[in-house]
Amino acid sequence: MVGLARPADAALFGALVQKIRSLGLDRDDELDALLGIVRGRRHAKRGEGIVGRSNTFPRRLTVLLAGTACLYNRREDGSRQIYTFQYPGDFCDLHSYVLPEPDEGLTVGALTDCSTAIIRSSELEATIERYPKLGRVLWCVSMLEAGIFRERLLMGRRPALERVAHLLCEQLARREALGTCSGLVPLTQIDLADAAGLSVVHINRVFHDLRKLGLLSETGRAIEVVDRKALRQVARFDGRYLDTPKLLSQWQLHIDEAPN
Amino acid sequence: MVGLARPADAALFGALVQKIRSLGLDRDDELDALLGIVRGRRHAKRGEGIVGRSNTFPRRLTVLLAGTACLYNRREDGSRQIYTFQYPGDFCDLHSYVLPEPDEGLTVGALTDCSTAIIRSSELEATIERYPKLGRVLWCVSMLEAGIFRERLLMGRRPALERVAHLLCEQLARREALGTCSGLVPLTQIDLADAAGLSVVHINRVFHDLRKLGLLSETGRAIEVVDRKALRQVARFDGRYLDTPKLLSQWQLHIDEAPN
DNA sequence: CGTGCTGTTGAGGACGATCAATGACGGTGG
DNA sequence: CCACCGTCATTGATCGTCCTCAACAGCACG
Repeated sequence: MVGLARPADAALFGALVQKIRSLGLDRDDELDALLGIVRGRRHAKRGEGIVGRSNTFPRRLTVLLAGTACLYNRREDGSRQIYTFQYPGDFCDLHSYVLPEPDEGLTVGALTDCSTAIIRSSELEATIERYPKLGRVLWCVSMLEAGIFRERLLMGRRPALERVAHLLCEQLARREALGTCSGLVPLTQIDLADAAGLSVVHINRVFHDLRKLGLLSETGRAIEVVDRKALRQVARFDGRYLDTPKLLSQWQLHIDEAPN
Repeated sequence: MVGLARPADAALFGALVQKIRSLGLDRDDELDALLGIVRGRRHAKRGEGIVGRSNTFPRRLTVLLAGTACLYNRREDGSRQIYTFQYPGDFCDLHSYVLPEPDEGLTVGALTDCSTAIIRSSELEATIERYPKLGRVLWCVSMLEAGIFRERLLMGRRPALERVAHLLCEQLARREALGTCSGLVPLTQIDLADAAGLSVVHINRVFHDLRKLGLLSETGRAIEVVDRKALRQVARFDGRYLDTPKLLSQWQLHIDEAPN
């Protein structure tokens, strides 16, 4: 078993393992091969950047092991557009991994204290060559991320209440997929404003309403969802776009099938 | 030479060849291998759907050979959110190619009469296995598309005039990359409204202003940009996110380099 | 020569931004 | 232990952008 062989890793890599497994890369040798090349552990304090100059060679892939981060861009006026939040097991800079000239402005920042690790591209490439399925899984992961972007665009015209509710539902769903079942969302209103494309002031008014509706906790600064079902209704949330499709093996099954 | 060997294909596959070449897949044998598996030619009239049920097997990839299409989703209220426009050489459904369970609502529609072709996944997989670089190129193309989504999100908070100007700049830039140098944008105001997330009425007012500013042609219904430079200034357009990065070969060069 | 789609214009209203000020909390250092 | 500070949260007032509704004009199509 993967986790048992290296007990120290079990807690640290737990999310990564779970994520990769859910994507269909579930053979132990494949998993071990991937975990085996996860090397330099790093830490980033809240507010710091995570990925570093992404167009420097040799290239690498960064994995978030603990904490919450976000992928964002700064606007000319200094404001921040957050594209997506990142949780343990997520690849921080997969979006630029295959691009020869990654977007300079695109940044990954730590929203809480974070712990990361890196995978050197030379080793990753070698591993992919040996386990081609790994390459497909990574491609697949990056397409799921693109799906998140599209979903955000789709929400763009909804009223603020629904948009925020939807954003919260997404965070809950993604954290549930990692085994985190509490209703706590480890973000600030500021983060949500920058992700939803709303002013902080207005986010706060939306929060006021969400609390009055009994969807969010009334106590403390932490954001805590207390009625998920109702929240999902308000947001009309359909989490299928997040679906870590249980079986990538479908792939291998159907590829060499039939005509036209 | 690729094009010369099959003169009939030269015009039809021109855009596809150009696009693939610009991505670094420039060896003739690789190109020929790809073109060799482009099979069933189809046509779609303006308003029709292009991709068909995307989760049916055997899977395939659709290439747009001529015309203009768009990737969109319908909202509950029937309105349409256009994520991106597609031009000759674009892969219509690459976004769902690697996903086991593609989003059902995600649709590709013909905005003008279109001509398409398909590549069967079985053949594509075999070709990729023989020319792994092709796999990387396709992954790369799908990441560029994700970059377009992010750019759209980034524009989300800009005033309507800039947003529309930016959208127009993007279309011009993408068409220039295909060798189309006219300022004509083959879209309707309705299409732009659905892409920009604005009401048709307001798009029209923005057009009124853009024309008054001397950026768009005053005559006829067609959308024609007459002052690109000024439009780019208004939009503060930086097309780097579209960059078909000239050399994917950088990749092979740097992968097996160095330490850490 | 209608019929339908696209484009155009006006009027009123709503949602969310901005500006401004204050409150609450946690951490740090005296 | 308390004073201080910075960050985040909260609330009020005003304003602007953009939406909606509605009507009509132009053009292309059969």
